[in-house]
Amino acid sequence: MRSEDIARLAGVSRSTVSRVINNYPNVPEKTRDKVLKVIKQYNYEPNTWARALAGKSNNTIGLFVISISKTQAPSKIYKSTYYSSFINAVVDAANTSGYYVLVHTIYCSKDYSKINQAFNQKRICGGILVGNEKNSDIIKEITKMGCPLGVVDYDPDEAMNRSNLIVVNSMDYDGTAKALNYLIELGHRDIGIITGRLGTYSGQQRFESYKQTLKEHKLKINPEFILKGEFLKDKTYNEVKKLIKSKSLPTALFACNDDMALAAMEAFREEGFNIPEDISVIGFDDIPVASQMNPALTTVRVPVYDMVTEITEMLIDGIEKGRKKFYCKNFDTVFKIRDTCMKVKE
Amino acid sequence: MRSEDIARLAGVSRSTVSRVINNYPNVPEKTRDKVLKVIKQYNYEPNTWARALAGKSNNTIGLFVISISKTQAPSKIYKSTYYSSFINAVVDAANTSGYYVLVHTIYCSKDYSKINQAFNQKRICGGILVGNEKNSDIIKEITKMGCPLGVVDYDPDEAMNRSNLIVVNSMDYDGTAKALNYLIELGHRDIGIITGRLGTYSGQQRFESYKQTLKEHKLKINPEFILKGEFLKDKTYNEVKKLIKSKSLPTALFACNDDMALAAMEAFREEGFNIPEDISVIGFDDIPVASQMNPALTTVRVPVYDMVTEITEMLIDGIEKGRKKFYCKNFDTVFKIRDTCMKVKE
DNA sequence: ATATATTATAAACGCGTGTTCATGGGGGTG
DNA sequence: CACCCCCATGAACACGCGTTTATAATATAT
Repeated sequence: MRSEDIARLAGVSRSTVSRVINNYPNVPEKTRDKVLKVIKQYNYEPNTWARALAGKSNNTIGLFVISISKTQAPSKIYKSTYYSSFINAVVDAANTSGYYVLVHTIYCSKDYSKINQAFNQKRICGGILVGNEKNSDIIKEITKMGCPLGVVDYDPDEAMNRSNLIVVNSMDYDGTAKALNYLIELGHRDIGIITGRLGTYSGQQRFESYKQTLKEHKLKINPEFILKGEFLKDKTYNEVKKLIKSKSLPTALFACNDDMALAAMEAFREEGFNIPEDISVIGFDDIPVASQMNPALTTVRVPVYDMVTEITEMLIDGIEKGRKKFYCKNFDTVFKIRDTCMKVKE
Repeated sequence: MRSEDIARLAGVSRSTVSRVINNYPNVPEKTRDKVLKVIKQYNYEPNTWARALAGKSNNTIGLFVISISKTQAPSKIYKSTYYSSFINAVVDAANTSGYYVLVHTIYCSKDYSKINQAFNQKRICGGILVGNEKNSDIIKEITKMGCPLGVVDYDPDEAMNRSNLIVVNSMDYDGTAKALNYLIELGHRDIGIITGRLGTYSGQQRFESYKQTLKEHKLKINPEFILKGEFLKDKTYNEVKKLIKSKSLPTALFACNDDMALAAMEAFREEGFNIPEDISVIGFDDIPVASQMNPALTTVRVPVYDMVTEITEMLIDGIEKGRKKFYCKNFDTVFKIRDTCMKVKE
C-alpha cells in the first residue's frame, strides 16, 4: 500500500494525500476527511525510509552501551544488571515522545565504528552513550560531524561548551563522601575501597573522593586496601578472596558499585565472615536487588531513571528544535542506610 | 557524501560504485580497488533509507517487550530484571549477524499498534515478541501480513504450522515438576504456589504442572496456598503478608519466578521467619542475583541466553533465506539446588 | 459581466541507491 | 582483415514520499 494507492482510492492526487498526512493548512475539511477515511480503512502508514529520504526525520535515536572488552564471555554479560536500567529508561522516554530506539552494544572498547556507522548511514538522528571511557575520541568525532549526542557520565570540563553535546552525571564525589563520612562516624579507621573502571569519569570521581575524604580526616590510606574491581563481579570476587588471605583486613569496605559490593559480600560469606559484624560494606547505585539482599545493602542511590529520562528528553527536544547548545546537569545522590554497616568494635 | 561524490572522485560512474559496494562479480580488480580506496578515505557509508527504498534489506529487527498494564509506574518498571536479559541477548545475537535492533516496550497489553506500525512503516524486516498473552491476536495479524516473527513463550499447539512464525520455549512443565518432586522428597506435604500471569503460556504451564504433580502424589491442594503473584514483586509481597496473617501456612512455597521468590523471602524475613528453617522457597528462572542471595536461592534455571540467541539467529536466517516454515524449539531447564530448602520438620 | 484575487489540486522534481538495459571497446577466431 | 562475443561501464529508470511550481476552479470586487 503506497500513497499513490490511497490517492487513487480517494479520488485525489498523491500530493493531496501527502498534504493530509503532514497536516498542511490548505486542504478543505471535506477532502481531508475523504482521504483520512481511506487511510484508516487500509491501515496505511507512510514508508519511513522514503519519508526520511525526502527530508523528514526518521524519529530514531541510537543507544550505545559500551561494555568492557572481550574478556567477558557473551553469555555472562547479561548478568550486569546496571545497564539494563538505562535501556528501559531510554526506551520509555523515547517512546513517549514518539521516537524509536536502536540499541547497540559495544564490547571492544576500542571499536566505536558502529556508532559512526549508524550516524553515517542516517539510521539515527541522535545518540546516547553509556559507559564511555574518558580518553576516547568518539564524542569529539560525533559532535564535530554535527550529530546530537547525549552522554551519561562524562567529565563536564572536557565537555564544556562543545556543541551538539548533552551530559548528565550523578554527583559521585559528593555521594562517596557521604558514604565514607558515615563509616568514619561509626568509628572505622581502616577503610578499603573496591574501585571501578578508573577510565570512566564516575570511576575516577569516586576514587578521588575516597582519597580526599580519608585525607581530610587524617586517616592513612593503606595501598593493600585498594582493590581494583573495574566494576566487575568476577574481578572483585577474586580480589576480595586475595585480600582475605593477606595479613591485615580493613574494618569497612566501600565498593564503587553494588554489583561489586554483592560479589564482595559473597566472597566474605564463603570465608566465614559475617556482615556487618565482621566487616561493614557499602555499595553504589542502589540497583533493584540491593534492598532485597540479606542483610539489605547500605548504598548510595543514583537516580538513574531520572538522569536517563532527562537526557533522552533533552536530546529529542534538541533534535526537534535544532538546538546545538551544550547542556549539562548533575543529579544528587541519596545515601541509603540499610543493614550492612556497624559501629566498629573497640 | 553520496555515492555520486565517490564516483566522481574515483573517476567512474555511480553504477560502478554501487557494483563495488554490493560485491558484483563483473568489476575488475583495478577498478574495485580504486573505488574502495576513495570509499575508505572519505568514510563513506550508503544511506540506509535509500538503500532500503531501492529494495535492499535494512538489516533491522524489532524487539517488542510486552510489560504488564499501566498499574506499574514507569519508574518502577526497570526494576524487573527479567526482561533485561532478553534485550541483551537479542542485541548480541543480532549485532553479531550485522543486524540492528529496535527496542520497543509496550505497557498497555491491549495496544499492539506499535508493532504493526513498525512493520507497516518498513522500519523492521522481522520482529521478536516477549511477554505475549495467549489470547492476543497480534501474532496471527503479523504473520498473516507475511512478516517474520519470533515469539518467546508461546503455546506450540496454537502456533503449529503457522508460516512466518518461530517459537522458543523453556520446558516449564517439566521444570516445575522437578522442583516439586524435590520438595516432596524432602517430606513437604503442604506446598504453596505463587503463580505468574496465567494468561502467558509459561505462567499457565507452571501452574498446571503444580496441580498435576501434587495430584500424582496424592497431596491435596489447599486453595489458600495458591497466591496470585502475576510475576510481580509488589503483588507477591502483599499476598505473602496476607498469607502469613492467615491461620495456616504451607511448609514450602514454589514461586513461578525468582523475582517473586525474592519478594516472598523479603516478606517472610520481615515477619521473623527464617529461610529455610521455617519455610522452604523455590524460584524459577535463575536470574543473576539468585546465586548471590543469602541464603542462595534454589531455583529452576531457564537458559534464557541460549533461547534468545537461538530465536534471533533463526529469525535472521529465515529473513535472509526467505524461509517461511514454522519452527519451534523447547529448551530444557536445570534444577539448581542451593540453600532455600530444607527437610520438613517431623 | 469582466477582471482579479484566492484557493484547491495536479504535475513534476528531488532525495540516494540498486538494477536493468544499452553501448562501446577489446580480444579472439575464421 | 572482418566478424562475433564477452566484458566493463555508463545512462536511465524505479523505489515511495515531500515539496515546489504551475494550473484550474472558484470566489470576490469592480
